[in-house]
Amino acid sequence: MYTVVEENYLKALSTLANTGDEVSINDLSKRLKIKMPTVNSMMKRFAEKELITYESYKPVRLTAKGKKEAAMVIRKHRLTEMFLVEKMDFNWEEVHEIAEQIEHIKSPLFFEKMDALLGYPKFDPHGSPIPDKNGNVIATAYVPLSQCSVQEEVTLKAVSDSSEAFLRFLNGRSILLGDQLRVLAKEQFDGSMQVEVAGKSTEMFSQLICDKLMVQKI
Amino acid sequence: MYTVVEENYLKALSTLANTGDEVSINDLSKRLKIKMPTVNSMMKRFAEKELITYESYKPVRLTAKGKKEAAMVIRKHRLTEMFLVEKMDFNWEEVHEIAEQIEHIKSPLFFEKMDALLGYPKFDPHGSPIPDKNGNVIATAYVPLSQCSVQEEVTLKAVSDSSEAFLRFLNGRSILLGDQLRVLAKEQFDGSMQVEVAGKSTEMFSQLICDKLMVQKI
DNA sequence: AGCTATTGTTAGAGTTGTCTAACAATATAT
DNA sequence: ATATATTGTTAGACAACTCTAACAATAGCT
Ligand SMILES: [Mn+2]
Ligand SMILES: [Mn+2]
Ligand SMILES: [Mn+2]
Ligand SMILES: [Mn+2]
Repeated sequence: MYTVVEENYLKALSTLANTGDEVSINDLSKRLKIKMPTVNSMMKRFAEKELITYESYKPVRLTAKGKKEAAMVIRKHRLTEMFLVEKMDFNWEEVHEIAEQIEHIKSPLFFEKMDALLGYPKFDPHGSPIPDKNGNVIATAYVPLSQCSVQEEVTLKAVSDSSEAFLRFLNGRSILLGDQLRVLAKEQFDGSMQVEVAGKSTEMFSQLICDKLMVQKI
Repeated sequence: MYTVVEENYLKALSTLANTGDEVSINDLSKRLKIKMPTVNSMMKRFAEKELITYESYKPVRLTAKGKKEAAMVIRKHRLTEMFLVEKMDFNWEEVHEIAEQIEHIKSPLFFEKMDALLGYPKFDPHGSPIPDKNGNVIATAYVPLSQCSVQEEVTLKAVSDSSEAFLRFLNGRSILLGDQLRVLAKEQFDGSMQVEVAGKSTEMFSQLICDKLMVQKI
């Protein structure tokens, strides 16, 4: 059984490992908002527990065991978010912070019940895939909208930022997962885009926004 | 905001204060399964925070503030138990341990949603009253079955032990809250009782059991 | 290649919450 | 009333997790 703190480190490691497997102490430190020396000593303890491989002055790397444990925490987080939205009438912008806490509840039965009541969902309310009980995740081929070219038509499938602030921004423009997006124009200078949303409205998005909108080409 | 540990101490203090207001360090220590010196130093910190009044070598006493804070934790615990039973298909013997964890979730909205979805329940699945948002609790006049005399007819209103083991004992005999109980005989030597349950079966209960069955005289 | 900025490490300290061992005060029993 | 048992306190230690200050290694830049 892992502590709350360990579980949060595991989750951060897994998220940051997405491209390339390697995670620098510095990135971890920034993501967790915990100072580097603290992260460094925790990584040594993680190496002891065989959750990562660690060599001085090199980025760390989750072991198979570490990946599995991280997936289990992510599974609990995403199941919780889905439960809060589907069964407790929460809005998608309200659930991340609560799930951040409930993901640490020690009760396999509790999460099994959630899973069953939800009908074994495959995605959370932000479009991220929910790992199965073995830690396997459905592969998705989403790319950020910022990587799309002019005139491309895509479907909004997920958001890579579940913060209340960002989701309120989308709510304010009635933008939902599943919406069809068409890139009308792209400003080379700052990466901002003019986008037609669901055939209805037209929006200007800064690059920061476009990086957070994960889409699938049609 | 209080820590998980502080909240657990508060809850234990409140439970033990039920008769007489005073709580000994020793009783707290036993209830929490934490050694006396640890409890002692925590009580000094509680006194600093004005949650209790503390004088050397005397039992401690919750302040008004301490009582209020304890009631809020108890409220969250009992709402959670009710939610688990009513909305997540748990049995009454499965919920206490999970509620012991969820009661510490930091999100007023989460518990408000629970309360609303449940229709503002007044009692938890074990018959204990749920404090309201101001910390007020419905007064109940339940007594343990062990205090009843022969031929008395009473209604089972609550259990004072929510452990899985005890509730399984009741499940095995199909005993439910609301059942009518009639005392057929009482053994002076060991305090055991012969009881007719809901006009159907007849059971022998040891004093240990009779102490845990909280009843209301008809 | 050599300077500089960034990243990583070591050392030392603080807080929270736990323990054991030893001692002190209070309560209980003869 | 005195001895004994119980309860409470002090002292000192330890694990987990955090920090700052100082230093070392690596990477990036002329
Ligand atoms: Mn989330
Ligand atoms: Mn978390
Ligand atoms: Mn309970
Ligand atoms: Mn608890």
